[in-house]
Amino acid sequence: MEPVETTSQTRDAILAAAAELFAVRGQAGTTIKDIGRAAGVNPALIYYYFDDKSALYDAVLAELIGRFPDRLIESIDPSATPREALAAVIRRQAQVFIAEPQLPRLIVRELADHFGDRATPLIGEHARRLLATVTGLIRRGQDEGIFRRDVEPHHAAISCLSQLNWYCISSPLMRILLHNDPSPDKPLDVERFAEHVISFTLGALEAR
Amino acid sequence: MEPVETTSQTRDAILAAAAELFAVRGQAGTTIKDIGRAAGVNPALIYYYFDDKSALYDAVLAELIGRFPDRLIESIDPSATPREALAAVIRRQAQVFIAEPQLPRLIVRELADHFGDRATPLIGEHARRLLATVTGLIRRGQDEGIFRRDVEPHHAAISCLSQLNWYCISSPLMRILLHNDPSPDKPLDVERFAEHVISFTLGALEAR
DNA sequence: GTCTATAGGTGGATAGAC
DNA sequence: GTCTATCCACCTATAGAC
Repeated sequence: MEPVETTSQTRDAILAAAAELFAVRGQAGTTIKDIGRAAGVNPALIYYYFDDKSALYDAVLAELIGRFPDRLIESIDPSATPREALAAVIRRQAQVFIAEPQLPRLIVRELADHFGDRATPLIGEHARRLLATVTGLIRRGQDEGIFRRDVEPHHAAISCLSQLNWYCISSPLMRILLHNDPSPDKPLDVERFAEHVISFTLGALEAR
Repeated sequence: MEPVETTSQTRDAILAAAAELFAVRGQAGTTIKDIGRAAGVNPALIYYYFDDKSALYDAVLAELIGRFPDRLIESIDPSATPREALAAVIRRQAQVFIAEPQLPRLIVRELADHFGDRATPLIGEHARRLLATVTGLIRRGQDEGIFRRDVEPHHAAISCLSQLNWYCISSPLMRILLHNDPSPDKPLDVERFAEHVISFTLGALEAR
């Protein structure tokens, strides 16, 4: 009875396997055959669902990174105070990173890949809205007198969002430092670090 | 009269070109021919100076990333207060990133590449010392009563070091956000952001 | 130390059967 | 929609002349 089958198990399997491999090895370091093997599908089949490797990569980005800023922005209750709203954004950031562990790596790879030349229009537009939203929250807090006025809102927004991302990216190093043990048997507590980021950020921002 | 010619202009040119290309396109995305062309040397000559592409990559990491933590640690005056020492580390971080613009990208690529499995012994050992040093500074400030005691020193060290790195990596996005202009005609002011990081971090840390 | 030539392998992508 | 077979471009690495 479905009018058009818009989703496909095979397509989803390809996307999931590609996201994992692109995150771990990068776009250039991942082969079509790798993706086919990881997805359990014939490599040639990938070209039935996607134009080429580059289009598959773009689809992965659109699927994961594209939605990321919106998920953070959605976490904000319009009636919340700036303090509460910032905490909500950071907690949501942690939730998303826990649910999609490859996301932080995809984000930094994309930033590193499209550094100088052309920042992807996709990620550029979304990230811009996210940063603008967080900047707006900080500015509102300054207007209401609860945040100190001698911090530049754009800079503070970067400081706010950078910490969790960096923590998740550098988790192998953190494991060595925190547990004295590089093996992943004891996973990092992302939610606990998120609470640290909240108190650290609000501590830096609040007027005294 | 030199006993052994330990340096070589050609070798240095290869290393410099490789560092630039590895940072911009990643290891897998960079070919030996690219490096040869950028360095102005015959591609086959690269195999005279380095065993293979992987060894060249390791040499680039050792040259740039390996020295990075030491350069930050060296910036600390033993007689400085924890506040002064933290500020010195962050300022040095900015200086190094300005002098070696490809360094932030190399660092995040290396982190992303060796995520789960084997963190490079090289970068692992050095990064560990850097993080341990910064953690020690924060702990000393807490002991002296100038830093609040309800922050976890390891977490605070991550927060401290992550901000500038993230800023330099995401500078294309920052340009869009700050200047409303993705073109690199107006470069980012890394030193100004470093001063923000210092006041943000010390604001978060100081006891009240 | 530097170059030419090339071997040997792999990856992206397509044609076409089923 | 899925699979087999394969083409072609390109890349790493080496052999060997100079």
